[in-house]
Amino acid sequence: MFALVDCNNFYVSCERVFRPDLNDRPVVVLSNNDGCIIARSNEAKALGIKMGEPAFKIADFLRQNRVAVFSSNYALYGDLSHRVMSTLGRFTPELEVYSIDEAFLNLAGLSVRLEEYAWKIRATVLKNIGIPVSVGVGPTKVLAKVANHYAKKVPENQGIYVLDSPAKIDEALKFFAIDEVWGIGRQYSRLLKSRGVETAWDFIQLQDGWVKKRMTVVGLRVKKELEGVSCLEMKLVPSAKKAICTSRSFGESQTELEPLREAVATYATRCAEKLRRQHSYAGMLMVFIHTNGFKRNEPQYERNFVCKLPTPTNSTMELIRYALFALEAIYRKGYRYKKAGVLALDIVSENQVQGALFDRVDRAKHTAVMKTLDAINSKYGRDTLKIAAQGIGENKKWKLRQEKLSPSYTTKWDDIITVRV
DNA sequence: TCTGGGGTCCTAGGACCC
DNA sequence: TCTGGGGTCCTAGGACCC
Repeated sequence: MFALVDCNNFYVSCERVFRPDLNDRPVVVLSNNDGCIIARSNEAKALGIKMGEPAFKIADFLRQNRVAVFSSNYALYGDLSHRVMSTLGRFTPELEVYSIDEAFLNLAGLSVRLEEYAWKIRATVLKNIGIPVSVGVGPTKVLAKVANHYAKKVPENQGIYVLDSPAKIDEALKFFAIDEVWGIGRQYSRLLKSRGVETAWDFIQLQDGWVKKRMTVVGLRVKKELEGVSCLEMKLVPSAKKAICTSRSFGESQTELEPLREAVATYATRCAEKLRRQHSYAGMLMVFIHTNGFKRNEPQYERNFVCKLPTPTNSTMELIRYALFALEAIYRKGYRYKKAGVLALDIVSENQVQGALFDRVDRAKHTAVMKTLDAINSKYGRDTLKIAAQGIGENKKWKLRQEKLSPSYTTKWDDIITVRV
């Protein structure tokens, strides 16, 4: 049996941990740059606020309904996520951290009463971290997802649901909308509905051959999992990324090259940090810039440039040099740029790097400098030490807009709450 | 004024190898 | 009349997830 533990309205719940006064109020969290609604409390959902809605479009509505609004605070969410995962790890020998707010637990071999155990998991996470979770249990991962849905959406279940008998599974699938199934997205659900498939139960009545032909083996696996045949394995160790991307929309659109250089150098720096964290090198670098596609009346421009690197690297200095070269190759005057990004591609592990015959870079030196740089920044905070190309000084107009940012209660000394005695 | 960011997997088809 | 068999690698495009 597998359990899927999912944090309820995770980002909102994180904000509430240190703001219990918000517990019964509608709360939303915005995407980067304070753009769209990406998390909603139940009260906010009840008001009809939609996922992905641009915040500026409903600014008045939010104010009128006294909705508490927050910018994304990933330092906080990431840290609370780690704490949740480490608590969950105590309940299983096999934990798969599936996303920032979800994990699978393999319950095979545990001699426990499943429902009781699920209750215990939920209560412990709530007590240790203050985050409410839903626990779904089923014989396959996809069925655990289904169970989780019933745990969360049916109030009487109070956050727990166990699919432990064929009759219960059958019943659950008959009322389960096809587009809610894990692995069935917009396209497949449209295809299936055109064939009269409305529920998960309808879906498993189809022929395997048809499903495989139209939805590849991925779709067939989903079908088998719904039928109770487990084919998705637990992934215990996260594998190294094959592509790493750092991209941001700007707080304000930019026309000049200089601020774009600072932004791109900063994104290249983040990519290099991510590469070093997973002990790998990039063999290729891509830089892209584009204008604001929503502005129909403004001239549009969008381009990217790919550099093949002579030798794979994760040196910030080297990546910045290539990134700026790429930027200058695609930058054109006369446009209002809204977004830029840097992608590290062709990623190889550090023990399988192919050197270049005419390499003129002192790699040992770069490695040593990066090690020192990381050590200092890890101790004193990001960008304590940085490359000048990233730009100096605060109040950069290209930086993210984050007007409603909450304190980083758990990761920043200055933000730790004080308790009056 | 204002519209997010970061990933994975699978398949088909073309080019190439012996 | 008839023209082999078996394989790899790469890319673009399409689907999905949070």
